Amino acid sequence: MSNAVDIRTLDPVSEPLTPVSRQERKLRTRQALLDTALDLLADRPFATLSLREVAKGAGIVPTAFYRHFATMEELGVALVEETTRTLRGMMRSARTDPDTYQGMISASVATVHQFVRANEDHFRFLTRERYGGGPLARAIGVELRLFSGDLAIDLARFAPLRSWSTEDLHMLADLIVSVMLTTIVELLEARPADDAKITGTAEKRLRLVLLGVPHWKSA
Amino acid sequence: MSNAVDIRTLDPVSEPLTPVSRQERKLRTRQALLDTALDLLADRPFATLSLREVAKGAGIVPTAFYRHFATMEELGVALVEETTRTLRGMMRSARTDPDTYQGMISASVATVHQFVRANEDHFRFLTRERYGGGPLARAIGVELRLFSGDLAIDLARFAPLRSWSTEDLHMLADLIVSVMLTTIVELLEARPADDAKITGTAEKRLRLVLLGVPHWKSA
DNA sequence: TGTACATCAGTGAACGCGCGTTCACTGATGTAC
DNA sequence: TGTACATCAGTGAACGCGCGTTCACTGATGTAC
Repeated sequence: MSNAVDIRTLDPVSEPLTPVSRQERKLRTRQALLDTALDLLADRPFATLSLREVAKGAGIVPTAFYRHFATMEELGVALVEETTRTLRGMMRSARTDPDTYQGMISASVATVHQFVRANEDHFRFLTRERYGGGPLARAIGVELRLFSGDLAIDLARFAPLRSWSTEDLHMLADLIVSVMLTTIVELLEARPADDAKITGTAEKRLRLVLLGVPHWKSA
Repeated sequence: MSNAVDIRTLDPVSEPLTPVSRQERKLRTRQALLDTALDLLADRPFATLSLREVAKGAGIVPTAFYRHFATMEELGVALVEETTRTLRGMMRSARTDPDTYQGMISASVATVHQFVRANEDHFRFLTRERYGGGPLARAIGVELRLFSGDLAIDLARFAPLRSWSTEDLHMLADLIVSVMLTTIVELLEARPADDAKITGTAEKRLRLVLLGVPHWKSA
């Protein structure tokens, strides 16, 4: 939980020389609003958040909220942007190309595992609102489709998949994304003690899917 | 949208002879509350429903709500029960055993398709609240695990899966459930005109998964 | 069959509360000269 | 560098509204005799 405070009061040594521009302080308050919202979203859907409680958590008066966002929905969109940045970071991180399927699988699952545990609130928000209906669900859906499209392109580079049609590659990419999303939800619902079991199952699922690849004949 | 009305006014021919018992009228009002809630849930999460609007939609005064449920959450639980009944109906319906994988796959996908289109509000509720957090998500999670467990038992009867460990069977069942859930969400988000495309992709995904089965070696 | 009483689904007034939004404001930061 | 003015993030009072919940009630249905 991050409350907005006078930074110079908190950190009187390094800050007072550069007294923080008005612009910078505004950005910090904005971030405090986003952080507070994400905190509150740990166990409730976005639609139940009130402007007043988010403002309170960020340490500003309700009416000051409007200096940053015109509506709560606008804040929600900003939250989608922030969290999908994490998602894209994960994608980039996973794009190392080990030679073997097994290496690729366990590396990808490990990356997902690591990113989920390091950014639980981001992934909780994404998976929760993905199916929640409304404009946020649509925005997240768009992002996931981009994600899946990128994955399809990456997959096309693998030898056994060179001959696959674009459509089939997308089918495979969606299937993999679907397995990964299931894994993410399982991680978020479990205690970290069960992580090994969950990632193990995730690897098995991917292994099974990729086992079918050499035998695939479209339609 | 179903408003509670005096049944005898609506249907003066068949009803007045059996003037409907108090118990029966209570059940109808209860059902009107559930129907109203499901209607309102078309585009919003359950947590945003108010007791007052549900009561209003059912044609009763807010305070009469308490004659049927102690809290909105209790109504939510009843809704989970109602909708998972549909889910179990689908499971039963899908349990015809064609001989071939292909027959099994297209029959299952067709069943899912048919049930989703015939009960869109039930499936929308289930997929939406599954990831919404809170007690409803947990209740739905339990139900889905039962579902997956039943599927694992069914799968164990197939010759190529006789030798599989229980754990691997559950892994496969979860994977299939995950593909089906993805398909359900796609159907709910699409216009019915795109149904053929979606079910086609769903069949491909299942076909790919099952292609791997004969080549599976655990861990 | 008729009467007297019990049950209970639904009513309607009232409550205190948190909500989003408006408005005029304050005072520190930023800018022009 | 110093002064006068502009900007604008944050304040605080006020509003009308829908909310969940309480309470005493009504009157049709059900039951005992």
